[in-house]
Amino acid sequence: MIEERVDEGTPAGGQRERIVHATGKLFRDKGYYGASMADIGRAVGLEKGSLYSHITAKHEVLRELAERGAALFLDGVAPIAASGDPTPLRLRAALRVHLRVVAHDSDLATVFLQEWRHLDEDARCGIVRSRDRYELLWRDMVRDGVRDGAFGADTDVEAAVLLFLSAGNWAYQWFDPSGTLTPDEVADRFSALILRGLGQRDGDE
Amino acid sequence: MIEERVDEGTPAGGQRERIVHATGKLFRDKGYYGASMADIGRAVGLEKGSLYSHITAKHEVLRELAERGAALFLDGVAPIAASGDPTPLRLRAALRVHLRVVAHDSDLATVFLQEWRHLDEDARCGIVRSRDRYELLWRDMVRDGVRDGAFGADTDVEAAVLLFLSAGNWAYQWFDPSGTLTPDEVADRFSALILRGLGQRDGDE
DNA sequence: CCTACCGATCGGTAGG
DNA sequence: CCTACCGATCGGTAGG
Repeated sequence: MIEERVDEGTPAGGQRERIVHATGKLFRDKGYYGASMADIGRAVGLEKGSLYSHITAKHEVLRELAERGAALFLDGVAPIAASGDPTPLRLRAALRVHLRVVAHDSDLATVFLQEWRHLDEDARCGIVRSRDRYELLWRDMVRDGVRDGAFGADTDVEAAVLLFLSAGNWAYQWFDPSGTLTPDEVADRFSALILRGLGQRDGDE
Repeated sequence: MIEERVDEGTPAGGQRERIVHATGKLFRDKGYYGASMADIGRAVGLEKGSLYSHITAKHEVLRELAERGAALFLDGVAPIAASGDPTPLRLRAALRVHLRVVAHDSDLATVFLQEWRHLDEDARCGIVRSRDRYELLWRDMVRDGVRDGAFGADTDVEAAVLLFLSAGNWAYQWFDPSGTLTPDEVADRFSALILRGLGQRDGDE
């Protein structure tokens, strides 16, 4: 779906890809309404009118970027969730993948987490569905952990899921790829804390 | 600072307050660039030109809203941090206050957490300083917990602070004031998980 | 892919 | 507080 293809009338797919990529960075840095078509053109060395040989509308690029972001998170975590590994290992690996996306594809992550609200009704519903499916992957993992005894029977599943996702999602606001900590290191520190909180029973089991 | 005052030349302070309040809601719902002066005027029943009898510029209202949001968090948590209560209790109380602001003043919280990036250089620096001071309140509390023995000596202070703040900040994206859980209940569930993770030593002490 | 342009809207001001 | 307006810019299109 993201692979290159050459349509009649449109130049080589590479140029379109350059435009979409530059647009993602601008949406991340200035927001959807803050980034103008003129800005996007400038970023790729074209006049704004020329962009419409490659894209159909500004909001279509937003939709495409949001869907790509959703796919990165979903396709990254789904195989981990489905693997037979022990639940705490799966959760740790999932948080690693999540933070890698936030760190290395911060433009797509930001559009998926932030700018999606500027989508029109239809596209927004699609993104919401993706978010729900993604959240379900996490919830099922935590539930598995309760069922297989890794976590206490009194575990607050909802709070745990929200804590994992909050830690992962908020990172787009502060994570610095040029900082001292790698995404994996950050993920492991969060995981250690949360898993330690989950692993301890309350004494009634 | 937020109390009503009547300046010469400006009509009763109540009208200005109505405008600022409505603007906060619009910035939260549509973003700074997504909300136009015409939108704001419509929300308070004025023509957009009339708004300038009460405000000087759109970006000045953004600055004011961001500063009000910062004050809510800082003034709410500072006395808790300074109280002599046991560290875990202070952290739990602080997270309650944080989530109350997110829940009951979601417009100010969203502007402070989200829309501040559209501020001009000067104002943005002021907000960054507020964020730093706020983060320091939390860091000092966690450090206190390590020093007084409530948390293990091997505690990952940075990760713990970020986990508290991530849980609190991300809530503006999902918390539903009309939902079943109150802000305090959400805060307590998060606190229980995180504090349990912090309270457990690693066996080398 | 550019030039030139479309109607609409932007934040903000003047003048009353 | 409104009317009328400012220059600038918006997303997008036509025509070549």
